[in-house]
Formats: sequence, C-alpha cells, structure tokens
Amino acid sequence: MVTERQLEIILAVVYEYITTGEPVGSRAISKRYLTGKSPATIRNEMADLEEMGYLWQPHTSAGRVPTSKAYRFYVDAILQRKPAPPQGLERWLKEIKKRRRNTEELLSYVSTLMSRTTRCFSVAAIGALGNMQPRRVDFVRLDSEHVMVLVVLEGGLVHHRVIAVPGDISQEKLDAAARKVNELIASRPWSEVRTALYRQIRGELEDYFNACLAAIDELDAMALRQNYHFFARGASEILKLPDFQDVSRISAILALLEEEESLLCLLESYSLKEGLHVIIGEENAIEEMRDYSLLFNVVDAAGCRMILGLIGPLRMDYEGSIATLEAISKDLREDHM
Amino acid sequence: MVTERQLEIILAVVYEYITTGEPVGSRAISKRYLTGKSPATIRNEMADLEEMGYLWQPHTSAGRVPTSKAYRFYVDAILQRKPAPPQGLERWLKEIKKRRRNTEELLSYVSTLMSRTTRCFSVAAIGALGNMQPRRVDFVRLDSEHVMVLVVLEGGLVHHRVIAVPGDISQEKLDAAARKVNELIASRPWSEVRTALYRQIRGELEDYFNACLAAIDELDAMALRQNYHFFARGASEILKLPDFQDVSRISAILALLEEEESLLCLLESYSLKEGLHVIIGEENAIEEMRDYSLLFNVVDAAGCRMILGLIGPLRMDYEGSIATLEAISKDLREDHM
DNA sequence: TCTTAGCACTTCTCTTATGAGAGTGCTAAT
DNA sequence: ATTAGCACTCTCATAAGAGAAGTGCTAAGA
Repeated sequence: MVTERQLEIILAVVYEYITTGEPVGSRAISKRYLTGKSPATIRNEMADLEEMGYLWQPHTSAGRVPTSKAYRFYVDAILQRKPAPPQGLERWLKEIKKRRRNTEELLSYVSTLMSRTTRCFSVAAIGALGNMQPRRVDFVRLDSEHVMVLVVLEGGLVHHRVIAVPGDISQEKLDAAARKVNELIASRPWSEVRTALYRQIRGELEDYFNACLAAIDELDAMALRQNYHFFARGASEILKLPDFQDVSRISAILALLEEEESLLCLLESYSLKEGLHVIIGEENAIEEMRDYSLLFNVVDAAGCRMILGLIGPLRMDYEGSIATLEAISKDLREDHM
Repeated sequence: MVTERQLEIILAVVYEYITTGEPVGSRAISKRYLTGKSPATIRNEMADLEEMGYLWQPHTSAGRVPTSKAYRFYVDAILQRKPAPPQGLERWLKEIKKRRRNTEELLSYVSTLMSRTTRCFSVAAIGALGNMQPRRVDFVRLDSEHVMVLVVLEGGLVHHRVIAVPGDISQEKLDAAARKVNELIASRPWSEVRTALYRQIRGELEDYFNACLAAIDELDAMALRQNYHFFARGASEILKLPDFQDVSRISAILALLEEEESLLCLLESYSLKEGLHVIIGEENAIEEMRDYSLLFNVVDAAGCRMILGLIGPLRMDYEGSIATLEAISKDLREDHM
C-alpha cells in the first residue's frame, strides 16, 4: 500500500517531471512540494517508491522519473476533478460548425485542431454502428459487372463502394430498387430496414434480387465490420518534442500510425464503450506504444461512432489534453445531430 | 560550358554519392570511373566544377557532394534512356486492380505502394477536371436548410458536400430535380451538361431553381477549384533514411506535407500539364523543400486528374523512383477507364 | 521511532587534448 | 596535359579531467 505522503510524492514527481522534463531530485520535492520535510526524508521515501515500481532512476546519481504506474495515479487524480477546458479553444470550435460542409472535412479539421492544441499526434475516426440510420441509398451502374452502392447516413456520413454483381443490371432497375429501399428507410435504424427489405425481396423486389442482396450485404458489412474512416494528423508535432530526438523509435510508431489497419487493430484491442479511455505507456499491449500514452474518447451519435484519439509522450500534458478532448467531443456530439 | 570529361565526372560523383551517401573523393573517381586518369587530374577538374557550381565540399578536406545542378544533369541523362520498371512491382499492380472497391481506397493503396517501393514520402491526389463527366447526381435533404449534393464521376470518383439552401425544399422536389439532371447527363462532359441545365432551369425546372443553382455552383466549383482528395503516405520511410537524422528539418517538412492546403499550393506552383515532372532541391520554390527532390506525374483520364508524387532526399534513387512512378501511372490510367 | 545533517560515492556531462584518417591544393617533374 | 609528392586542413573518435547533481548510508537529534 501507498501512504498519504508517498502519494503526494508520486504526484509531485509526475507534475515536476511533466513540467521540466528533467529527472526530479529529492531537493526539488523538499523545496517546492513537501516544504516541511528535508531532502533526506524524501530520499528515503523515494527509495521505497522505486522498490514498489512507481519511480525509476536513469542512473545512480540522477533524480527520479515516474513510471507508467505513477502516471496512472496522476491521471486518476486528474479525472476526479474534471479539468477546465483550455481557453482559446472555443473560437476554434465555432469554426468547426462553419466547416460542416461534409463529415469527412469536419473530422479532418477536428483532427488538425486537436493536434495543434495538444501538440500530440491525433486521430479522428468515424464509422457506422449497428443501429445506424441510413438516410439515403443510391445505386449507380458503372459497367456490366460493377455497381456502386452509395449510402448517406443520418449523421451526414457518406459511404460508397463498388461491388461486383453477377449479371448486368440496367440503371432503370437499379433506380427502381433504390427508390424502394429509400421508401423503406424513413430514418429507421438499419436493423429494422434490413428485415423489412428481406421481406420485400421475397415478393415485390424479386426482380432486383441480386442487386439488393449485394447492397444489403454491403450495408451489413458497414455496420458490423465497422470500417472506419480515419483522419490522422500531427506527426510533425511529435517530432518537435524534445523527448523524441531518437529517430528510430519515431519511425516505428509512425509506420504503425500510418497504416489504417494497424490503427484499427489498436482501437479494437480496447473495449470500445462510450467515454474516455486513457492508456499509459506500459499499459499498452502494443510494443511500439510503450513509450507513448494514448487518450481516446468514444462518442456514439446518430448511429455513428466517432473516436477521437491523442497519442503523445508519457510526460504529455494530461490535464490539458483530456480537457481538450472532452470539450471537442462534447461539441461534436451536439453538432452531429 | 562543360567538357565531355567534366560531364563524366559529374555523373560519376552523383552516382557514387547516391550509392554510398559519403562525399566522393578524387581517388574513388579515378579508381572506379575514369580509370585512365590519376586522382590529381580529377582533382583539378573537380576544383573547376566546384567553381562552376556543380560540386560542393562540406569542408576543406572532404570529398565532393553534388549540387542540385549536378543532379539535374544526372536526371536528364536518366530520362533519355527510359529506365526499366523495377521487378516485383507487377505483383502489386495486379493487387491494385482487385482493390478497386472505390477510387479513394485505390489511391490510398497506390500511395502506400509507392512509398513502400521507393522508400519515399508519397502523395496521390485526384480531382475533377473541367471536362469531367458526371455519371450520377443525387440530392439528399438533410434538414430545412441543408442539402447534400452527391456526384459520381465517370472514373468512379465520388464527391459530396453539404450546401446551404435558402428555403426548405422537400425530398420529393429534390428527387425530381436529380432525375432531370441525371437524364441530361448521359456521360456528356460537364460543360455540355451545364449549358443544357441552364436552359432547362429557365423553363421546366423553375420549381427547383434554387436547389439546382446551388448544385450547379457546387459542380462548377469542383471542376474549377480542383479540390483534390489527397492520400499521403510514408513519413516513416523518410525518417528511416540515414540522411535525415536531424529531426528539426523533418518536422518542418512533415508539417508542410500534412496540410492539404500547402500540398495544393505546392502542386499548383507548377504547370500541371500531363506527364512527369522532376524538381530537384534548390529548383524548388518552397524553402522547406530545398533539401528534397520532388517527382510527380500528372495523369488525366476520364475527366479526372490524378497526380502521383514522390518526395525523397536529394540523393534518392531517381532511376528506380521514376520507373516506379511511370509504371504505376500507366497502369492506373489504363485501369481508370 | 521518525527525521535530518553530513559526507563519501557514483554517474553524467562538458571541455580540452591528442592522434589517426581522409582528402585536398599546390608545386615541380614528366 | 598529366601526375607524383607532400604539406596542410578538417573531421572524428577516444581519452582524461573538472564540475555538478544527486544518491545512500550513518549517526545524531527530536
């Protein structure tokens, strides 16, 4: 167990280290945080804390650096008292609303905004949920074997994909099929539309069977496989940090973050329930992420799931970053109908 | 003017420097390229070439490094004898065709492929041209003030944007308007469709005037403002290069390349006529790009303009990169109908 | 029993010195 | 015109030493 005083020391070391970036010595703690106690006392405590795995020494005669375990204490403390959103952000949030020309642009902008204000690498992702509400479906014949399925979801997300169809279907038939589907939709969740569609296929829609079946499959896939659209920004921000002058490590993580598939893996490795998630350094299952912290917020709205994530150094500004993330998420949820 | 022998030396220095990455000494040239001549002779020539601005010394007692001017000679020599496409690429190109689920995914994949094979930062962009052929237009009412305009172009490119409309328009009216527009389209170039539309608006379509006008504006904007979709990959590749261990410079260029607007600026600063463009180091107008070379190929097909670009170090493998770029471009053009 | 002053010890970093290595420019001979 | 020879310059790696920061331990004090 950790005593009251040890906790104080842990928090002090984390705070000091986040601020200065230098290993923290006993003198600094004695002078600035536990003013009543002498460096020697702090030293004894620190030695114990090191044994318990909260602190860590780069070398014998350096100060202490917090471990992931210590950061965890710190972050949990922050999460208690909801931090205030950073100033200046509001102006940008207003800008977001203006920018609502389409969901992709919106998220791209949000991602840039996050990375700028937090100086972290940022990811914004959006995908359909099982209860997504399609608003509009359209089929476009491309050639004798390919049809493009277009779906507009309630939240304004547009999804399109080319599918192969077994036999040539005329645009007229596709139009008729699309019209039927659109009539059925009327802002109901996909699961309802789906069963209704299946019922209709057996009867009326027999004619368009193939096209419809393929389209239904496609829509199902959208909802289930959760094929997210990703918007990642701020690689340059991470490079600016004094912590990462060692290029080799950055290259590894950048490769990871550039691949959408690995990003998806990363996100899927956590329970994606709504709300804020904080994964600190060694808590992360992925080897390359051990030197970084990952914050992300899952927001479900209008049948879509949005994920806003930040990746920064272990000694990132958790307080500010969490506040920024929450503020943007809140705004986005409200904005996203 | 440059003598025959001086040209030989320039090409040798460039080739040697690209291969080894070390400043090239007179001994190396004498031993491996101009075997008949002694180092002293080469030295004299090199001193002249330095004065002429083709070579450059990091310090007094180092070998010579080529300048942009020297690279230009080298690249021009390469462009004479069309280099053979690199082996192994074909397998990947086949993969491209399979992946044609939608244009965005295709380009994203191409961008990744380019950066992997050339070990450069890569950009793939696609935008509509003035002679684009819309294939399908759809209007979706989002709320009383907003309508989404969806356009599928001949090449499979999908464009959508939310526009504000002055008055509430019912989905039925929008459907009717879309139907009219789609009838007019029939794979004609936009310019023709445009005039036909204007004629119709005055008469029949009066009812849908507002929606149509906004949509036409939107389509015009697409063709003119050339709002490209960008797919950039391979930041991690550049970091792996031994040339760029100096993090500060990379951070600057990454910031540049992450911003779509600056990318657009970059591309627009060159005459975007079809074909291959090579901009070497100092030839580039943009300050941050002076240490890099930029290759890009402009491909116009099916009313769309595709731009495939590579950004690498001055001493990149021009031969292989150019071949890769050409091979992928050729395949893409054929594939893109 | 908890705290603290004092001190020896460890390790890092910064500076300076030194020598090896690479490559040049110049001169004089071919 | 070419080249051998040589002094010169600059970098880079290594070593050595001074100085700073911070620790662990011991013994004395509250």
